[in-house]
Amino acid sequence: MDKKKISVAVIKRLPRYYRYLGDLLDNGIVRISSGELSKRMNVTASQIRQDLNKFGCFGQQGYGYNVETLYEEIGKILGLDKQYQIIIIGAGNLGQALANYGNFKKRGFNFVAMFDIDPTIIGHELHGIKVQDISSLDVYLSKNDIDIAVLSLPKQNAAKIADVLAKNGVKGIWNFSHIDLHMPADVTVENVHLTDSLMTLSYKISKNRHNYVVEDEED
Amino acid sequence: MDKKKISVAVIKRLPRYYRYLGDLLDNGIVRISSGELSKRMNVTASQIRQDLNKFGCFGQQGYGYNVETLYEEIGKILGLDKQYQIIIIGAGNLGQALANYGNFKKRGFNFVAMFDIDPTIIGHELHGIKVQDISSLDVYLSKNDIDIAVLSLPKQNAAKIADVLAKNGVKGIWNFSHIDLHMPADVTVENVHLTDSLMTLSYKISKNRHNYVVEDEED
DNA sequence: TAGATTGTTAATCGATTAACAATC
DNA sequence: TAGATTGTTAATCGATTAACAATC
Repeated sequence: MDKKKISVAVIKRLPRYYRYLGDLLDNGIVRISSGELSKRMNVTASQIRQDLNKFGCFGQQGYGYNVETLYEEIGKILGLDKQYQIIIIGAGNLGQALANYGNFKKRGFNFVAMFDIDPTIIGHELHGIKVQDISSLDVYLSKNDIDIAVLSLPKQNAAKIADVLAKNGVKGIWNFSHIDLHMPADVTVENVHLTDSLMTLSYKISKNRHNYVVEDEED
Repeated sequence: MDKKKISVAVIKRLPRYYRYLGDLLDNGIVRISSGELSKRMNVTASQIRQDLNKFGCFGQQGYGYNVETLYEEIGKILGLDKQYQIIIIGAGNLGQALANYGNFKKRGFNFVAMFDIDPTIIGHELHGIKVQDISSLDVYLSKNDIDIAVLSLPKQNAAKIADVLAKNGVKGIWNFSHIDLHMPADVTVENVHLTDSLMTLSYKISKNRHNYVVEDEED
């Protein structure tokens, strides 16, 4: 199989293309050129064409790109044509926020179970999902085919739980715990380190007190 | 003033250095060399030294870096020596999760008010913070000195609210709404697009179905 | 002093941008 | 056909890595 190397930078831009194309589609716009899209997104047309051509030839000379086709193609590249079964480890506010976010379900991300350590919420339903005892996690995983696990629990327990997930065939971990997980190659980790994000913001706010500047960024 | 240009890539690595140094400090480790730190963090020693030297000479030849000093210096660079007054716009699960996250308060991020549009929660206290009517936002901002606003509200209302924030002197916006905000240069936006993050994860999980590979990443 | 390790310059690598032939 | 715009190669730019003199 002839695999092309795709950089992380390119992958991270795909959801943004997807969002802009979705907006165009909602506004009934049928075709778009890389030049016009570049103006709207504030990136270079060259970058758009280079990025897209990593995955295929979706455009047509003299015409541009069909919005609907390109939207669907990027959706397929992102794996949005598939359904994902997701469990949430840690039923606190953050876990609940994710379980309750309707847009995920629309895109094929199905939150099917929550787990927690707190006996006062175990057995209760939160946003239509029953909270189960964390100690029953491995039994649950052996009986259910789970693709993704959300780690929205204190970092002290994250590594141990991640090992249980990996051993039971979970493919992806959406990690909100403030810790670096070391997983086998067949388990993918996507980190959302909110603390890091807030620190980056405070850096940028306080940059005028320093002797250096920050470059602009669109992300 | 002689301002050095710092790339976004460098800035985004600083919180991770800060975290590892904090862990070393907790473990009573007094000094660390770039070589030893590079092994633990899985980055090159050269990158660590290059990154740090953008901000100053914190090390000593033949010795390495004093963990406590370096930890404090990076904290200062990140602006963690300052206090920040933060308000939350949108008191849903996500807003509550952030208001309730104790580690932010420890670092000088003080959540002082929440705003929402929902009359059934306005006037109530959530996690010790009173929820106020969103229509009173500009009056509140004129009376209080707010540094950062969290946008954890539906994207339909985000741009309008962001304008109110900018007009009233808010310096930073921590944007969880799935929209690109176009702000004046003196307002800094830090985006947390959870949908994009989840799509990146689904891309990586489904990569084996594609004819391309993803490079490894430590972040 | 000898060994270790930084700070920094130079080399390499990769990503972005520019240019343009191909073609719709 | 003429004009527009892609796909793709070449040029540029910036970030990462390597190397080493300075020095603790």
